[in-house]
Amino acid sequence: MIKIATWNVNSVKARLPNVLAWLKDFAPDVVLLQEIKSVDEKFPRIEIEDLGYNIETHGQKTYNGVAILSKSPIEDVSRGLPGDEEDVQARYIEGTVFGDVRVASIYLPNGNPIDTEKFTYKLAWMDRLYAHVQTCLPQEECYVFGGDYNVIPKDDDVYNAAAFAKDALTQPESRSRFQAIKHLGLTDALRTFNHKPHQYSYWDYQRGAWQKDNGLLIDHLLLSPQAADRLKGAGIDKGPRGKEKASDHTPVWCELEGG
DNA sequence: ATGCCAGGTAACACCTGA
Repeated sequence: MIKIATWNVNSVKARLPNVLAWLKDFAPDVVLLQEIKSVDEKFPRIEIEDLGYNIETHGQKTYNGVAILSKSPIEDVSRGLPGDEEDVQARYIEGTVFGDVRVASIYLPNGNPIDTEKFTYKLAWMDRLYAHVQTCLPQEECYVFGGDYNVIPKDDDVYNAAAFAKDALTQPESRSRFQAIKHLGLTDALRTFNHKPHQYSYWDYQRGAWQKDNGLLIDHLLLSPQAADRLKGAGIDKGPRGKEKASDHTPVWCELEGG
């Protein structure tokens, strides 16, 4: 069994004790990290390697940054999402783990406020992701596209949809693109096992959002048919969000047969 | 309408996040 998790850690250096404790506790085989907020040279490799992980990063100073951790070697790594050579934001890395599982760590742009170029950038980035997934699927490989999609797929995936009516995370343009990517043939791992509304992966630091369970579901694991055929379980590990010095996101995980 | 919290950078204030 291969346990794969995605986690937006909101700075890997600020979160290092939490990350190490969770890796020991939860013992995932593969982890897709987002918002490491670190250049490659300053990623805390030693501490994580000591727990038995191989590491590949696509870092950036101050903002963004993604990484893959795996107990197996990580092969054929590619950094950046194809389609815009001018894009300097580190939001995408993919590689092969456990011989035949292709994983991608995705940090999709937030896009707020919606009347600015930030929203335009988000939509263009989603169009590029769509095009990339389209090129991946005909290879008929086991693919896991995981990460912080910054999309609330349904009104049931947020504590108060009305409060997010003008938010980039719920706009029809964002949701339709997320749906279109799924409709290429991907399976939402969590929703294969859990159809309950109001399951969250993010809680704002402000206004006591965690204590009041005022959350959002924006971290998703989307599986190719070959991965979905091996899917044995999925869930949200809310443990890390309740700890001291927590990230505002908590890990979402799935388990694939094999390895 | 704004700050509420948190992290990073740089410098003791401002940007970004969702």
